[in-house]
Amino acid sequence: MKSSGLLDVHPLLFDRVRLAIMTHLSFVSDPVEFSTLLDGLKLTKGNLSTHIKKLEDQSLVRTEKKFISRKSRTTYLCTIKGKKEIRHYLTTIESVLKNLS
Amino acid sequence: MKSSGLLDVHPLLFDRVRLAIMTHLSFVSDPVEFSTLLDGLKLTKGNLSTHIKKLEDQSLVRTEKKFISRKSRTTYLCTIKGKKEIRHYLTTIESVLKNLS
DNA sequence: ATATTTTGGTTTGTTTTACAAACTGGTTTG
DNA sequence: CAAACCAGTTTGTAAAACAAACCAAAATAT
Repeated sequence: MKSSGLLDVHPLLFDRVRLAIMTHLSFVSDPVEFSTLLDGLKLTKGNLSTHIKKLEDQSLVRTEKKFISRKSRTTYLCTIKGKKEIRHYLTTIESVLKNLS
Repeated sequence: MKSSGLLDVHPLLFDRVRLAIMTHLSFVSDPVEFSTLLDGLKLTKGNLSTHIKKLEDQSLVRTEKKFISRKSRTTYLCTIKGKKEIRHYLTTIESVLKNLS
């Protein structure tokens, strides 16, 4: 039986929450705010925060801090690397599953 | 923004090892022995054992015990439900992939 | 003007999970 | 019959997910 290729997809993406974050960010392609992700994904703040940090540590997500009328507003967006990794993940999974009987 | 649907994929499948087990079992569609999985997936016995148990608890995998010339031989196979969940996983991934920017 | 609530997160503690090592029971081999 | 083997399970540990509590800054109310 041939190798699945599953082992060379980015490990961080093997988590439903992080995968959901990444696909969400990929979808919109605009910077997304914390609270938007929070609502969309139904997580607690702490949980979301740590997941984002992990994604950021691996450069799959980038944090942007801007000021809108004196108010700090941080947003998150999917990096090029992030897009590459998620595409690789999805196509790998797809090809693995497609070959099933 | 619409929901990705990722969140209603069976949680157990969001693990690379279990996904590998499931795809392996789905692929061959014959009952597979413990040692076969062990070699194919490069896991320790304990690790494989617990993953299989989880899959079995959720009825994604079924265990069959037969006796071949006085020797007990247990094999594992993917249940109907297992196939269904995998398929659902696949279609979800596909739709996510399609909408990716 | 200051007290109160709300927003946007981070840090900390607990629970769950993956994993490997050690164990067990039955077989085969020396 | 003892030693080595095979087929798994149980147990202990390290890491990861998660929620609660906390904190700072901005908005709102008094």
